[in-house]
Amino acid sequence: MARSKILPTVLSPEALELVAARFKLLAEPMRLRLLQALHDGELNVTQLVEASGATQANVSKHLGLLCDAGILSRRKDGMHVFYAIADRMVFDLCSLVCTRLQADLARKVTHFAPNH
Amino acid sequence: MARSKILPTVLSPEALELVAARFKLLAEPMRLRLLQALHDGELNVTQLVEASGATQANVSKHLGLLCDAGILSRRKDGMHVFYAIADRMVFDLCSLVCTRLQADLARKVTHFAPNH
DNA sequence: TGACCATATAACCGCATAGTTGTTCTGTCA
DNA sequence: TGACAGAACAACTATGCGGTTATATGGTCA
Repeated sequence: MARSKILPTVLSPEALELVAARFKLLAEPMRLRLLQALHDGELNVTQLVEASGATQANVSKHLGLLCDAGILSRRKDGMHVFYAIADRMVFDLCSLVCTRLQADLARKVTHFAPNH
Repeated sequence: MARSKILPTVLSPEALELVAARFKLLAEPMRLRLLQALHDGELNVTQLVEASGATQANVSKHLGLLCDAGILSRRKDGMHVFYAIADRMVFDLCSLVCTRLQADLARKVTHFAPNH
């Protein structure tokens, strides 16, 4: 309502820092693996260690980062801590990227067999 | 059509590396600034240096990375090199993240004045 | 040709961070 | 209570990468 300028939907450097930080969380294969493992429902740390193939300490650290960012939620149950996706928008982001990468690869493949 | 398994749309570790690499490109405020500057049309390197406030060498390096990834396109015109957005999907990604961050912040703000 | 501008590249520095190892903390069970 | 399992944390190492400085490349004009 009180926008002095209309079109310039330009983000401040500070805002860009926040956006970049969000992307940075998704810029790690191991974290993507954990998110993927949690796609269909919550898992505890031990299960995530098995699913990811990483060490317990490493998994725990990644989970902490994702939790702090609000991407994951944590639930304690006895000796176990269960993590779940708290912001399923991450899957939208991954799908967008994935679809584009597939398209790019498909286009490159055709360059090897253009006239057949 | 020839999918042996239906639900397990699980990406291989190699695929996750590619996805992560894509996110990593967007995980840098300076690169986001360059992309933002190019939102409304192509610019040459000198203009991008002015718009971003970074050094020429730094801008050139970031532009090279974005270009190699296919996010930007390059066009030479005499002494100048013009860059343009080649994959506007990056703006979809940024919008998604940005909207979510705004929502999170708005929710936090209400916690400071819950009953007024 | 030589001077100059625009861009790219190379070499280097410093920091952020992923991963490891070892330890701590907490809860469960005997 | 003691022993043990699950999870988090601390300290450390190594590596990737953003930024800078200096230099090279290539195009334009006189």
